Amino acid sequence: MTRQKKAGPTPASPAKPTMRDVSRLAGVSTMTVSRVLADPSLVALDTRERVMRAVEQLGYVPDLVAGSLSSRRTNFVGLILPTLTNSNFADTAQGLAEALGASYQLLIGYTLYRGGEEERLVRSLLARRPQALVIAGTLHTASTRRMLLNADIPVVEIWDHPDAPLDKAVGFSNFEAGRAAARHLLSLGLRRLAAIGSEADGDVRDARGEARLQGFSAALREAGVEDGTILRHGAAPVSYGHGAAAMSLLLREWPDVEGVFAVSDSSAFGALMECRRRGVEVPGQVSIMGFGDFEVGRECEPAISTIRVDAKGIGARAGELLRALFEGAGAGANALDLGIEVVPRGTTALRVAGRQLET
Amino acid sequence: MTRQKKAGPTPASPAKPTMRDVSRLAGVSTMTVSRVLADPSLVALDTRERVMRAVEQLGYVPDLVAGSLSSRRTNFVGLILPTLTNSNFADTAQGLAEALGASYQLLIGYTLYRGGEEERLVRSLLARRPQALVIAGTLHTASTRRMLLNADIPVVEIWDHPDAPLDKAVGFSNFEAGRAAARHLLSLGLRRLAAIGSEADGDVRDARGEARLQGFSAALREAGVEDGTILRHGAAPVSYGHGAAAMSLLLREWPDVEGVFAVSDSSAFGALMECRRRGVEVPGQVSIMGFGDFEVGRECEPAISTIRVDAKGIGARAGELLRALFEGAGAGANALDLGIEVVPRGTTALRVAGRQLET
DNA sequence: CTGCGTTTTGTTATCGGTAACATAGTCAGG
DNA sequence: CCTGACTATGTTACCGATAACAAAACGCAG
Repeated sequence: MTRQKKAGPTPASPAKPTMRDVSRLAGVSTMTVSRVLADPSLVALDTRERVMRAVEQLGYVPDLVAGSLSSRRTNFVGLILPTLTNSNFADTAQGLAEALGASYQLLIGYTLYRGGEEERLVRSLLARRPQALVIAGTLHTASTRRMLLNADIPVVEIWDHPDAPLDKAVGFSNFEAGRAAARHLLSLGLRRLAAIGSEADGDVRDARGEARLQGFSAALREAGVEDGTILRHGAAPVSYGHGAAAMSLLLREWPDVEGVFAVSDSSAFGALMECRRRGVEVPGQVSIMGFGDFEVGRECEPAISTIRVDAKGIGARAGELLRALFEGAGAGANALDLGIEVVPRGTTALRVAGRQLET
Repeated sequence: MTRQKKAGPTPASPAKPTMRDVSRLAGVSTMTVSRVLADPSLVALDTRERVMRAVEQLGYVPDLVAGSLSSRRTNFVGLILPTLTNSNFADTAQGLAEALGASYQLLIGYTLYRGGEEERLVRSLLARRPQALVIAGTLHTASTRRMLLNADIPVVEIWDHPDAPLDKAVGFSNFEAGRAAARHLLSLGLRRLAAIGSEADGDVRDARGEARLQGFSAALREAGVEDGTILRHGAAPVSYGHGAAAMSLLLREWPDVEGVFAVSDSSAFGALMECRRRGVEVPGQVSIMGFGDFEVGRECEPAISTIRVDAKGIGARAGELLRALFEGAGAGANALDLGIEVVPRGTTALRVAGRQLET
């Protein structure tokens, strides 16, 4: 039952039917078949039915490769993300796919946080002639920028809020997110504060996580708080295990830390569990703040205070923006800031148990 | 700075360069350019350099749409999954992408567990003329099966272990996974057992989760244990919140349940957190068993006992299989069973605290 | 210097559709 | 019964690459 790639003298399977075959069977020209499939209202009812019967009978599936070449519309949209193994980015992808609708096909590429990978991905996606490109991040090599500008298609930078977008942008300020996290911890009266993130490792770096750390630092400086630590541990992507390891290090170095901001809810969750294993009370002894509003942080106990960003919304808005552009809509704002929201939950709850009320 | 789609009388941007332009600039034929890009060793060194210079100078990016049509190789591989917002499936996608390598582009489609969606997706992916299709699940409509067989490309069914694979299969038996979960709980001496999963809701159903529930039931029957409940709650996909809600219902109906199997680690985690909120001790009062070996279950406290399946491995093996087929390798096994593994962790730890030692 | 196998490059004919324009029919109004 | 505005369908010419075959240039033994 194995199919052979190259059949012998007698072709094993009849060649896949083309529009030509359909047109012959229906007794019409290929253009008529094309019309029936693209816009049936252009074709008389009985002809249309004859064509559809032929399509059915042959099991004809149109060849969009040929169609795209001819019409110069591929209906592809390229999407470049650091990784899909992160619920936030997966949400963005899903949001984008849904907003674009069934007629567009997403071409997804992963950089795995490697800077050099972006250029390769852009080149390889552009070769598929997508009608737009959506890219997480705003850091591009000169040659990447050149390719993007030359491509003459809309480019949407997401998950960030660049001062000077290449073209369009949908996201938020990661710097402000880190700043807001620090302020929230400060507002609770906490002063011995730390942040945990990842370190740059050769080509691998999480620019957005780093921006959040910078924002965190800035807020401490603004508040005149000297007592802060930024712990950069391990390489991106950070996840549960990363948070646990970092928290473990942090507690060893600085046992009386009062508040911790993790650049991602995954990390925050790992940190929380590490505290639990060590008998460190949260929020009793240490308050924890995450980022991203991942489901795990909402559902765990205590629930993790976080900075909410609308991951799915970023994809959805980018998709809507593109659809508008495809339909010829004009400019509109170039950079859309979806903002952030501080979501206080259990891990930074006010400490009413006497022992911790004074600070 | 907005680019216009249709330029006015004078074209705003010079038309994107084609291979023709490169060939003229380099003073060679298009075939030579094509060769330089496809297999440089076929072209003399100085010619090659001249061509490369022209490519650089024009910023030429080859058009794979045209190339695919001509060569009849798209280097696309279609992938159909219920959702990407599930770390297991995201892992599978990543494993597949990595195994296929940079020269193949994945075309991902989501069914969101809707049965009818599969047919639409298969049709729309086949229209892109992929060189192979990878599909989660083994349930297909008659017309889907026909399209798949007609397509004359390898088809790999994953995440299951069908008796009669359509073509190739890489996965494991979900029935056995449920069975193993029940047996593990039974081996701890527990008898009042329950399983939580999702219910079919119109077109939306999780066939693999259901198979695990069936396996669970079967094991109880085999062991002669009457005291079992299968709770089907909510619609797929199940997640943290689902587990919490189901556990809540379960505890209300059956307060003295001793062991719970959740069809997914996400659910199991939600159930665990719900127990924590209610002061129900795990594993003291209730043991919990999940499925999938998600990172959240490994890192939480207590860690969740689970049935491990190698999600990334499924993608990787499917990718390797396809690469072998593309390179003309022959048959090989049609169905690959990657098996399952019971991973006992904290949520089913032996209960040494006197009060629970007898059962 | 000739001949023959290699190496290097070019020519021609598609691949399977769609855009743009051309051409029959159809029908209402005069 | 003719004309003009539609409606329905067909013809022709690509879209931008590559496969397959052809031919020219080169190198070296004899």
